[in-house]
Amino acid sequence: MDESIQGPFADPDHDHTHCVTGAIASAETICRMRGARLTGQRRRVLEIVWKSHVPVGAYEILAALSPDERPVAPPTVYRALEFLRAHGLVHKIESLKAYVGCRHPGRDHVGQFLICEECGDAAEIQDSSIERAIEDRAAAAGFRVSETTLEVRGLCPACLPDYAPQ
Amino acid sequence: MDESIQGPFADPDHDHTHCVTGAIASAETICRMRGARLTGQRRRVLEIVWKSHVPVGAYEILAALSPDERPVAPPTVYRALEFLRAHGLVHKIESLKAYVGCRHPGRDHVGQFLICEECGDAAEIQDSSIERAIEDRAAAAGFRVSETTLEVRGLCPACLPDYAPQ
DNA sequence: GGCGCCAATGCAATACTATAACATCTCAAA
DNA sequence: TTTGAGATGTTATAGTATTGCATTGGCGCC
Repeated sequence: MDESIQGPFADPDHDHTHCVTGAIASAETICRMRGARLTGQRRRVLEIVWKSHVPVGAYEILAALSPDERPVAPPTVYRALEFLRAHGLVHKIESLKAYVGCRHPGRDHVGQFLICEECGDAAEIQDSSIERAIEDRAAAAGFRVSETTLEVRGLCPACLPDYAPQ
Repeated sequence: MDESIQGPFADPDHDHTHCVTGAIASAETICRMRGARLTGQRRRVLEIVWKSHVPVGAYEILAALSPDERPVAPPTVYRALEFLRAHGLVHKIESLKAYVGCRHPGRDHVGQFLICEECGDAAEIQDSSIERAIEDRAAAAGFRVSETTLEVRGLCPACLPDYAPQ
């Protein structure tokens, strides 16, 4: 998770359990501090979203949630996602209609993503130059920003060689 | 349409017929140059999208397209939109699932929007500093950009006073 | 402990967005 | 005029998301 070393994209063979346990732990801390209830359902949804760095659709979550116990209905998933988003624990990637765990939970930030069209990985970045450029342009237009969505599609370092060897 | 004077947001009482006629004219020019056919359906869809600067949903277009003649089915609308997008004549605002006329048709550009949460207007901007900041960050991450979506929500100049008088 | 309250979940139905698959039409070039 | 490819029509269905109401379950208060 140390961006300064490995960049926004996780190494393909990183120990992903660290990502998951870390994410759950921060979620618990954040919810406790806020007096929000990270219930079983919500925690399970968070775990499913964190299964990988590839955004997952709501109905995939639904399917992953159901097999064990009795099947679950859409509102259950959407409500959990709404809660998690409200607390900055997951982001929605609009262009994919899919959800991904937030890499910087708790910190006040906007959602900026580099999304690989090959492997599907969505790397969250938090670039102040981009943010400032947006803020400047908005100010020049007399526009007051409340929320921004930046979704950059392309090819991640791990997938680039497949297209342009060397 | 002169951004240097009025900014990205159109003046609330601008003469919108200019926007429409201009957009249709450019569309015709562009299609002619490319040997693409701007058919009746496609032109009607483009006109509907340009009815205002507020993005419209596909099914709104469907409704607007139907009353006169026989009702039209979804694929008709989506195919027209696909054509118009392919030729850079309209953009899709992912976060709204809605479509809006492109303000800089023909020019190679990315889609950057300031979207007013009050009046719904979506102002297309084309800010090279933002673009460069994104490109730089992507390059630093070893990411090759193919397409970017920037959707900034907030309040436009015309609606701001309603919230913060003076 | 019992009570009352509110948040969370269950549940059924439905709205909204988008695409697949195949038939038919149209128009321009040969 | 033929013909062929692109455009449109048509039906059905897939995929995404929300509404409304009933029920449950935890938690503080008496």
